[in-house]
Amino acid sequence: MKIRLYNSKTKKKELFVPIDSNKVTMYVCGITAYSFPHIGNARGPVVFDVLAKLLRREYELTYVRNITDLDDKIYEAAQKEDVKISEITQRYTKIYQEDMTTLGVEEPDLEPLATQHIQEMIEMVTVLTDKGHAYENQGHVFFNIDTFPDYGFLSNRTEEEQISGARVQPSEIKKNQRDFVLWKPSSGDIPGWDSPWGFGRPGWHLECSAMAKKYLGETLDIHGGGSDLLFPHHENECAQSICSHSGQPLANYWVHNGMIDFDNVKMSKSEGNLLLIRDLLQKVRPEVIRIAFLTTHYRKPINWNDALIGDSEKKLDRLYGSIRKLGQILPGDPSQDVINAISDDLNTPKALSELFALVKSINNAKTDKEAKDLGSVLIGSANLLGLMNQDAEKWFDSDADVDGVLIEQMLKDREAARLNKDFEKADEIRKKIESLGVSIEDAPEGPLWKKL
RNA sequence: GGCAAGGUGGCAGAGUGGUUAUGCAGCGGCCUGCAAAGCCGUGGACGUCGGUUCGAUUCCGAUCCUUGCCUCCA
Repeated sequence: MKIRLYNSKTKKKELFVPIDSNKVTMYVCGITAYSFPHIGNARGPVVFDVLAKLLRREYELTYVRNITDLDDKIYEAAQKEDVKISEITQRYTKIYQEDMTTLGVEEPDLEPLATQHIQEMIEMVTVLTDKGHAYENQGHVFFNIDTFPDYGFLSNRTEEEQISGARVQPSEIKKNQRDFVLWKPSSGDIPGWDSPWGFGRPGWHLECSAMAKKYLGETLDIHGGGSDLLFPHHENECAQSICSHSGQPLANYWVHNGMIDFDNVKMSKSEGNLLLIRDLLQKVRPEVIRIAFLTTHYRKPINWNDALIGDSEKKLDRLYGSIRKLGQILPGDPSQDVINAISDDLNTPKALSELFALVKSINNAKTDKEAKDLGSVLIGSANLLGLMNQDAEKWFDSDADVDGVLIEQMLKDREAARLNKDFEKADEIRKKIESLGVSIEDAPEGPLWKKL
């Protein structure tokens, strides 16, 4: 199986060749645990979940996704509520993990916390200062950009470009205004740790470099994250890691997922248009969110709206509808067409179209056995995308806030009327049932119903 | 201003140098007591202007538009 991935570093789709032909290492930037996760926080995990599933078919994968529990936004949240910092981080980490599970995202192999790797970070800063790549000034330690001529290679920015239009506040204590902070002093209520540069805390980018090295080694096969992290976060990670190592790259393949928009504007805190996963799940089933993500290629923005949700529900209706009358079916080997689509830079829209090709084959099958065999392939293929993990019946019945017993009774009455050819009465009952938000489907085996 | 991505039929969204994407919606038919689901068929597209080519939505150039990023704020 040949996997091709778009590499942000080279801006090209490349054949994926891991360092070790049997093992793959993948590090994905997770969330900062300071508030409820929004759907933008979920897209990356879903995308990399599909990639992980694909890689695990072929390789022994070690997938690390960190949790940032050390950040000024967290301290602000704790102060606001007047609670301990750990209460904030633990609360929102738990909610995040629950939401991811709900969306069918498999747990990564490791989910390390920044606060448990302070020592590793201090060691990395020490190496950088020893090597002359970093300098201390008034309790701060800065990375010295001028010692790393390749700075900007990942995000493709030259020095001039980085300066022009930069929003950075000039600082007296930096040698070069592009230098970024590795360590900064803490005081008052802000947490800190003892270090060679005094009581303080690490800069934002350091944790990923330190934890990636600890768990996966100096050079990763794949480093992932949201496209908004490309600069400066990943650029700075590269600078720190490469300079603290012996010049080895931090990662061979950089994979970035696109953002989520509302009305074509990026969802962000400053826009005030955050859609929380929790709120969305009040009215939309998790699998709908999942397939909505996979409808668009991972590198493109998704414009989130009600039409997308409606379309996604109908897609699942069609997928599950094809196997609904086939009884119990176990997942089989995925279709090669689906594997090929996902292997081509995670072309999930193409993969979905292959799923629908299978649906068509099932609906056209001449025999029950043929249909069941194809259904087995369909489920196995969908599972690779994290879809169709429940019984079809469950999909059509689930969270229908209707009285199932009542519906069944009404259906019996209608069947009786139909047997008597009293179609007027039968239609009357159907109208009643439909007014309850349920549609009927008369199958040879008897009537089926689903929530509208 | 710089860097990057993108502009595809009513909507969403892949892909391709010449042949059906796919899903929803539309239209015609089949099936059905009628529906629903399903099946068969069908219309409709590649921002604009040039160039390369026998032929471009697909390659090249220009242009317009959209979106994202541009450090101690993700």
